[in-house]
Amino acid sequence: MEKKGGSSSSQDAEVRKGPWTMEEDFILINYIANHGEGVWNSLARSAGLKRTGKSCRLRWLNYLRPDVRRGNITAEEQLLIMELHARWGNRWSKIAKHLPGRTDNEIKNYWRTRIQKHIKQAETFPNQNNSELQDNGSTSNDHICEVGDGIESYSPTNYDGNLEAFLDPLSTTTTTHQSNENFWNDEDLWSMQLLNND
DNA sequence: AAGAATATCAACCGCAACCGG
DNA sequence: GCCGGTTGCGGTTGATATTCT
Repeated sequence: MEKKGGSSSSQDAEVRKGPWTMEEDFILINYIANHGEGVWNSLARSAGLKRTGKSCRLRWLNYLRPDVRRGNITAEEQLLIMELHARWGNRWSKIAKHLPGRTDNEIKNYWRTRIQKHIKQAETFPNQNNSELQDNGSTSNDHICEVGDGIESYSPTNYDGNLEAFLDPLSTTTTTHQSNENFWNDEDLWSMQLLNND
């Protein structure tokens, strides 16, 4: 287990925290390029970084790794996140495995800041759904289009409407939507629509 | 233009599982 | 089986950016 810096040895005092500098990033990238990932604690020491191995690992996995995808979550990804969250709950790392290039941290943040917010709103104002939707529908064609692009008429090239199959091998034989008690309720669907109005 | 409020996201923390000795 | 070190995960925090008034 990790020991907290309760002791005040000279070594502990040298451990850096907080945002990574460009120089630190450079050192870490270079070191991993030359030596591979290995054991993080010794990697941090060998590379000369005054960081914990844990911090190095996190920085590498969430930010520096070459295959990390930056930028906005797409409608396709959003749909997947919501579907997988409905199925697995807060199993962020598990969800992230189905979104190549996305990290569990990123998905977790996305969920908390964007999706959860709307779901809470829907819970707080359950009757707001229809009226607001209707308002949007009746006053703004743009909104209709966006909703359609994101959810209603969304059709990625390799997605034929069968999400189970789209997701993959894992789930082709498993539960149907109807039988899954975690599946979408009205509030979820409402939130999805709200999200795509953003 | 400025200050307040809110949103976003990188990084930290604590815990549990895993692994080798 | 026990112990210490390491890794991975999910929750939370705090700094920064953006939007609102």
